[in-house]
Amino acid sequence: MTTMEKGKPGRRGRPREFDQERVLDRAMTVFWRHGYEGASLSELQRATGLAPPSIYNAFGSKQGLYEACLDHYTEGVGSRVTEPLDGARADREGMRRVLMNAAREFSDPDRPRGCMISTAALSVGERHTDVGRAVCARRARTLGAVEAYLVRAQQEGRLSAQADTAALARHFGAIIQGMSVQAGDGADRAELEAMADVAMGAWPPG
Amino acid sequence: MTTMEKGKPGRRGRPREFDQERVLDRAMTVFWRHGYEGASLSELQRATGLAPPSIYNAFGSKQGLYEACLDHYTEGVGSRVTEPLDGARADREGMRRVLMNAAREFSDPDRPRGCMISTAALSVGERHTDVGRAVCARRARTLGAVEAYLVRAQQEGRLSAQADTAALARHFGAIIQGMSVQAGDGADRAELEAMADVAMGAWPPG
DNA sequence: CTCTTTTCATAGTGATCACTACAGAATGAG
DNA sequence: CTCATTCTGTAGTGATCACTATGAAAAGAG
Repeated sequence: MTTMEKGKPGRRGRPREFDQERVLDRAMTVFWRHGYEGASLSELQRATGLAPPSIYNAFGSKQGLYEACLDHYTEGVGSRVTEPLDGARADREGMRRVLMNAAREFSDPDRPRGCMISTAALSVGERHTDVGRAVCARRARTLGAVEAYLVRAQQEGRLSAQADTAALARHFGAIIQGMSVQAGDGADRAELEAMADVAMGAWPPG
Repeated sequence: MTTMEKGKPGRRGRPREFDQERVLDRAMTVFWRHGYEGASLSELQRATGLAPPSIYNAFGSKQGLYEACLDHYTEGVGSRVTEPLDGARADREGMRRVLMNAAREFSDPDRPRGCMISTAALSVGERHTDVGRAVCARRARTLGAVEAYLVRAQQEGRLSAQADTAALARHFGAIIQGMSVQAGDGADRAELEAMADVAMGAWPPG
């Protein structure tokens, strides 16, 4: 413990030679396409251009890198899907826009198909149960955001007071998860949008 | 090529010492819980009580055992879910019963949660893309069965002729897939049933 | 009995897994 | 400058992966 005047982000030592955002984007794509267990460290090396020590110095472990990629995904694709939930008014149209956003994002030809979180780490090996819990927690957070939106719609008088907001939230969550599965299986944007339109029929009348 | 009088199931050689059904049941449970990649051969050995040579002699490979387990699942749990699709009349109530069956089966406390096929092998490693395709094909078959049921309902006049049966089938497929995800995340039977009830609101009126 | 066939048990195979020891290189602190 | 610190590249670590070589055991055929 020598003198360490400031707690500032002391730029001591050799500086990093890689762009963290770029690395996260490449690694995210690998995890997105192959899942946590299916993504090998050697493939992550190839994709990021980083040698193992750099990865471990920056992210601690494969799981650390994975969780950083989950955050990166949430901030990017995830926010583009759920953005209507932050709108001024909570109503049927906002919910519909969320589903349409998902249809668009999950079928983007420039990225892996489906959602990186909705259908990730559903069944992992015995040694990686904590990874499953981490992804589960993120799904729960999204489900909570949807339900909060529905409660808000109810309070604003745009959703029937009799509606079961928890069940409705689970329903729309299921649609998003199902769209993720089917996008991965090859469904295109138009098919996902048509499904989303059908799903909106579950929004209670009135 | 010596004399081989009959092509009958010649019971020549040392007989098997294990019960194939029992082995399939145990292996299925392991794959169901941990997925294809997450299930290690050593765990499958422990669960089935079989040594590697017995497994490979009987099923050829890990993938061969996996696909045998998928068939075993389809014949058991799967058929208990989709059984109403074979009913004499195709209508709203039949579709509802499928969802309710799924809610019950996916939350059975005596088995792994969720569906072994609906949400399996969605993102696998580079070396196992054929496993992903095999599971995808089974999901496509189920989706086709649902759509055929809806077409039948339409022909029988119990579903509006204007209804988009393909989109409706995708919708109910998504509900089943979403129930599988959420069951795995801890949703109980009552929650899944409530979600299914909401989803039935997407069945076109008339 | 012998011969062939099939299954079973032991004990491994090379390959790949996630991860790290080590030393050199690049910076700031003093 | 020297020292401490942080990062990078090389070259591995033991562990586990799916899988198999080998030979004995257990059955039918002749």
